[in-house]
Amino acid sequence: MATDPSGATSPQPHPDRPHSAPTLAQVAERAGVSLKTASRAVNGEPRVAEATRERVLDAAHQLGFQLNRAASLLARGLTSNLVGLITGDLANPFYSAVAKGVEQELRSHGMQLTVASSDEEPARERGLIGEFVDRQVRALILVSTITDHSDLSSVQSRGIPVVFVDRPGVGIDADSVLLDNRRGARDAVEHLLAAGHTSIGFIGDLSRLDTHRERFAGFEDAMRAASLDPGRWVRHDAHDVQAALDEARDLLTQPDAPTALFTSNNRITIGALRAMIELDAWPALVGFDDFELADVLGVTVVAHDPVEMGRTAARLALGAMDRRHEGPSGIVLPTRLVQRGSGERLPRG
Amino acid sequence: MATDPSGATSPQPHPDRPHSAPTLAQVAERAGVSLKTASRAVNGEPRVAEATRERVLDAAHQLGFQLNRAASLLARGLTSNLVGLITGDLANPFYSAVAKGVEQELRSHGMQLTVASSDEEPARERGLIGEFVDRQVRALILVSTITDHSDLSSVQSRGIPVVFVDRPGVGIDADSVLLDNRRGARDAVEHLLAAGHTSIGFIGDLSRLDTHRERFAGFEDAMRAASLDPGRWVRHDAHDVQAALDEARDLLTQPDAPTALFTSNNRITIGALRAMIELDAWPALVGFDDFELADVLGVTVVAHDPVEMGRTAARLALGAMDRRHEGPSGIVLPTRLVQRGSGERLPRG
DNA sequence: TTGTATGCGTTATCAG
DNA sequence: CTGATAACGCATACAA
Repeated sequence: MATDPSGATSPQPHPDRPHSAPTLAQVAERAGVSLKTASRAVNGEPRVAEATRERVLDAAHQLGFQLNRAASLLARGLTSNLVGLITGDLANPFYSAVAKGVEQELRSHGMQLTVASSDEEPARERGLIGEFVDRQVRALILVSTITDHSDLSSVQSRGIPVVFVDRPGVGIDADSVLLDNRRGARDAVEHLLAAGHTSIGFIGDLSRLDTHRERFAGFEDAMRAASLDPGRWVRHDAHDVQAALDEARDLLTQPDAPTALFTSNNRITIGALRAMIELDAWPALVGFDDFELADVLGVTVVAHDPVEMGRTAARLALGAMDRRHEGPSGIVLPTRLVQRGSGERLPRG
Repeated sequence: MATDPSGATSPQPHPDRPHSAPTLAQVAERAGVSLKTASRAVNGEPRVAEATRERVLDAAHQLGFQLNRAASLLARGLTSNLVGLITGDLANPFYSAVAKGVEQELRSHGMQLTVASSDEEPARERGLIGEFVDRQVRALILVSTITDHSDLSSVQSRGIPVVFVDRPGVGIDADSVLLDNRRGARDAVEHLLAAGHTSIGFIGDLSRLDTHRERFAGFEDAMRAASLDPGRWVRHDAHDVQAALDEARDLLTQPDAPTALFTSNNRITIGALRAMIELDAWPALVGFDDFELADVLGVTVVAHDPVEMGRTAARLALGAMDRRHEGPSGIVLPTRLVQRGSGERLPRG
């Protein structure tokens, strides 16, 4: 019956287990209780005598016991307590702010955040999603660069909720938390129009992104409402600071350069700013997204709260993990125009 | 007895298992092979007939099979493939750059990054370390705000390597990747001295942090070498932008205000910058850490590569997870002075 | 090349 | 309140 021929108690579990940690069984034995009782005590379950509990906890402490998460999850039929977040680039302050919000909310609910960067490459994002699913995250939060998410429904049907942040899911029914992009952009342009500008340029991010298209639509709304041609000074697909700088430089050195610029995100605003400094040309400027030092530089922006976006997304994910899908919710967060000078410059300064 | 009135085979495993995923056993049955063979095929092990493998893979695909990580780890005696990173604040660009580097390196080695923020609070950091250990990360990477790490040796003895980034471990023998803080600070101050400044102020972060103390030591080195009193305009413990702003304002409004400032990190530099703008006072300025728009603002800095720091730290962690401790290695990364104007202003502008 | 039996550490069932 | 025993899903001897 006994596995051990000698009388001594020596488990001798696996040949080359890295650091064989003490098990609950050992704790139980030391405390002189059964496995289940030890389990109860360790997990703080109610039906345990106070004395017993203390004895177990003592033994656990002495042995340096630590619950084996994998075994615990397995026994409970769960898989992990990880939530995956994929953004374009963790080093971009917008994304890292979102990540911070997600992490805060998740942690306060006993979940862990694991992150990855897609570098805004759809193929890479797909790969990462696959990896995360393989590793059995409980939920997936995406700032997605993919333009069609219909194949992600297989992820959902695996019981893994998907939450879209900043950019909506396309061809899929899923939770999302977005900004009121169109409205924010319209506000910005109307602000420029109110200052008397009639020639307003637009520099935008990757045109395949919904966020971009919405902001452009807002730009168009405002221009059209003012009976102006929205298509005159428009540049798309400036997807990093350098590209934005190039576009801005080009725009501002035209013979009929616009007197004002609306830039569609923080990277682009910064690129445009660099061009303006380089050329010493100072059109009015309003940028989407706030950024550090924008106040110092006097840049008027369409601000919002990325940390709150992250928190909200995490809340949606947590909700979807429990209650079975009571129809996805799309949350839209507001933006607000923050005037700092650059957006208030007049047409002929 | 049977929960299923019909005679069909229905396992009915757990009452409320979220989404009972197909198991390897089911795959094996469908493919008409044994569990072990299925396991081999799925894991890409060598000893399987090509035809069998295909049959298994087919079945797996049809069932939407997915390996249960928890079970797999448990059976192998492993615990997780997570590496934990704790920094002060994910939203701080320095930390998020480090995180990016860590993530890159980890992912390319099949590991996953999980993150948390300590808010620079030692107690919170301790709590997070405990959580991470509980959740059995394979390694811990810390930008630590704790001043004594001797109790972390229990983490190491559990087989979890600890790697310190940016700030060294105290009272513990562990891997670390640091900057040459003292040297970088000395370079900065010597640069100011070379421009003819004799009254140079210092504004530093939390003085309990080694990083801070080293940078201050570098400041002192340079001042002493120039036979100047280093203690005249020194402010410690400015641990956020606002505090730095306050200290800088105070310093610059003294009757004998210094003609130059050395600020010990990116937050402080930005705070000082704000004070300078507010007061329209323009002492020479050199800051430790580069930051976005520093070039636009013409700020001379002691630059380094935080992404590379992260990568290096991850490499150390990965190394320590394999080879059993061949003595911890302390890596020191260089800094370089980047002149952009603010550090080149002369004593009497 | 394939299959059988057994164990990984925990939790759940259900009877004491 | 406590305890024996059977899962959980997979991987590893060791045979066949």
